[in-house]
This record gives sequence, C-alpha cells and structure tokens, in this order.
Amino acid sequence: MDAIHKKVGKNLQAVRKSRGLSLDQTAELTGVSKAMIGQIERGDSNPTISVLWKIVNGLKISFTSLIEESKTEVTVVETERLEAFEEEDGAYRAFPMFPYDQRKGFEIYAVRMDPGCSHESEPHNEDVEEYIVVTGGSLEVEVDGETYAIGAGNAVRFPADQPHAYRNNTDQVTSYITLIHYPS
Amino acid sequence: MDAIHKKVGKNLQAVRKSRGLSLDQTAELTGVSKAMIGQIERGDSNPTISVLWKIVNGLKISFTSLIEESKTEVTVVETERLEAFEEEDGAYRAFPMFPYDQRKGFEIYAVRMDPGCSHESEPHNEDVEEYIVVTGGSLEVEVDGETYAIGAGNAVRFPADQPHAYRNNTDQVTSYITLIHYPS
DNA sequence: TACGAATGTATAATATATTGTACGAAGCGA
DNA sequence: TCGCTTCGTACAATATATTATACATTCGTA
Repeated sequence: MDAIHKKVGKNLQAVRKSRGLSLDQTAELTGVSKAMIGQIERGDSNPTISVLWKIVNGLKISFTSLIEESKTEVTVVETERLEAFEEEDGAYRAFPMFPYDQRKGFEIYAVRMDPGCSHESEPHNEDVEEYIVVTGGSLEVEVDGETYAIGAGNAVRFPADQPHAYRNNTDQVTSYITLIHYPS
Repeated sequence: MDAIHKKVGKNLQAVRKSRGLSLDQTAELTGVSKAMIGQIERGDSNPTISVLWKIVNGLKISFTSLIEESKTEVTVVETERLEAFEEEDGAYRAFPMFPYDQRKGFEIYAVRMDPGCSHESEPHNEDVEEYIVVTGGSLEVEVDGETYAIGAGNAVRFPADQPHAYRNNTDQVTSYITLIHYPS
C-alpha cells in the first residue's frame, strides 16, 4: 500500500488491460521494453521517472493517474499500534494517524503530553497552518508571545510559520489531535 | 526542456533554495542521500519513483509540483522544421506542432494531404475526440459510414473511438489542423 | 493431434541509480 | 592569517533499473 512503485504497477496494469493491450503492444507504443513493463506492473522494478514519462506519453494518460490511489479506501487506524515520535524524554508522544499525503496536503497526529510537559516546535514554512482539537486534559498553546488555554473539547487554529510551544500544566495526561496543513 | 528529469531537477532546486535548505538538510528531511539530491538537481541522475516519493513526502510538496513546467512559456513552432510522420507513401504528412501533454490532455498536428490521397485511421480509445479545422483545399471526412465535406475555413469535430478516414479528392494539396483530445 | 502465433515470465548482460566518503571552495570569527 | 564550519561536487563501490533474448503456456485453427 505504501510502496509507491507497487501502486504505479497496479494502475499501469489496470490501464493496459482496460484497453486490451498486450505487453508487446504497450512496449511498441511507449518505447519501453516489454520486460520492463511487465516488471513494473508486478512491482518487481522501481521505474525511473524517464521510463514513467515514456509510458505516460505513449499511452496518453496523465502522470497523476499512475500515482493516484485508484479509489479512496476505508482506512482504520489504531493509535496504540502506531509507532510514536517521542520528544522531551518520552513525555511528548506524537502518533502519525494519517501521514502526509501530498494529494490532500495535510497530515494528522494524535498527541499525548504527560503532566508538566512542555514542547517547543520549530517554525514550519510559510502558509503552513496547524489545527488542534483537545480531546483530554487541557493544553496551553503559545504563539507569537500569546498564550491560549484550550480545554478538552475545544480547538484552536494558528499559522505555524513561527515558533510555537505546547504545555501541559495540569496534573493529568493531556491529549489532542493536530492537523498540519501545507500550502499547495 | 523535453528531458523530464532535468525539469524535475530544476523544480526541486527551486523548492529547496526557496526554503533556504542545504543539501545536507534536505537529505536529513527526505532520507535520500545528499549526493543523490545534488545529482538530481543537476540533471545528472534519473531518479526512481521511490526516491522522488521520499523527496516529495519529506518536503511536504506535491508530486505534480516537481514535474510541472514552472511557467507556461511562449513556444514558437515552425512547421517546416518539424519532422513529419509520413503515411501513404508520403502523400499524407502529419507534423506534430504540439505533442501530447498529459497535463493538457491533447495534442495538435498540422496535416498535409496530396491530391487524391486517402488515409484511414485506427480507432482511438473511448472518449477520444478529434477536432479538425481545414486551412487549405478541401477535406472529406468519413465517420461511421457518413461522409462530410469540409471546405477551407470550416471545421468538424467527431468522436474518434471508431474507424475514420480522410480523403482529398481535389486536385490541390489540402491542409488542416487536427487536435486530438484524450479523456482524463 | 499438431502447429503457429501470441501471451506473460525468467535469465543474463549491461547501463545506471544510489550511497558513503572524501575533497575543494567559500564564508566567518578570532 | 589561521582554523573551523558549511556548502556543493567528485569519486569509487554497490545495488538495481533496463534491455535483448530465450522460454513456457495458452489459445485458436487446421
């Protein structure tokens, strides 16, 4: 699922078969060897971009159609099964629930912060926005010198192209969901 | 210009420099070696799709942003300098003025047909359309058993997912522009 | 049944993508 | 100027992408 070249292989084979083309015919149309096309379809090879370019142009299809997920599938994620990025000696734990997807332009983490934990984040690039929904405990967010207290069930959004910090001043674990949106 | 990997290199370098990143930092972010990133930027290497995928995800950019032309440039095409696809012993000559561009989804040819020339075209795939503007002489187009006579200055459009034929029954050279549109 | 054509796969040879390391150039304080 | 760092490039070693060829299977046909 995550291996891009396998996705490309599936998509390519889908296009080829939907047109009733053989490997030989496809090789003729694209200028890429039959063996290579077969390997790409099976996921046995990691095509260079030049080869993909030839295929795309020979078949008169878009580049995107090869790298796109054929359909958006149901994806169930269990936080406990994810491997967290830990910071602050494990007191700050970020679980990548939906990793960055360049077609969507955002990523979603579930974060847990132990009592007393404080975490500073490097500024992101311009026009990057962060959305936070606190799901448990209470969170202090500091942006541009201002501090905002967000209780469970509440949310905040802020431009993340500047240094910002998260603090859990309570005596219980605070959890929140954060969505980071990158400009297209 | 036409070499895809050089375009990718330019775009990648543009992104990296606009963020003030060094090769080392980019390597750190993407998990791709510094040497490789340098080679890609210079066009010395033809990256595999997996490597591009890592870069795209590490930098939080879209795949498309790497393969797109940074800006649409002015492109002047002189038909006489183009190499024609010849058929019917050279009596049918097709000049690729604007070759297939998957982002646009179409391609444009200039065609010259000698007097008496007749040319049959294989059916294209479903939902492919052909637009023809006759610029000189007169053209007979046969689609689905029907024949249409198109004089200079006139045009025709038809679905090209069936056999179709072109004929020049006049005693002079007929020329026309044809645009072939492929579905997305 | 046998044959020929067409399919997708396996194999070996070659080209090249990818990496780790080392190098020279350019900035920057002391 | 000297060191120190950071930058991008050059190099050699290795992994692997790509090709041409040969192979096994299937299918239609005589």
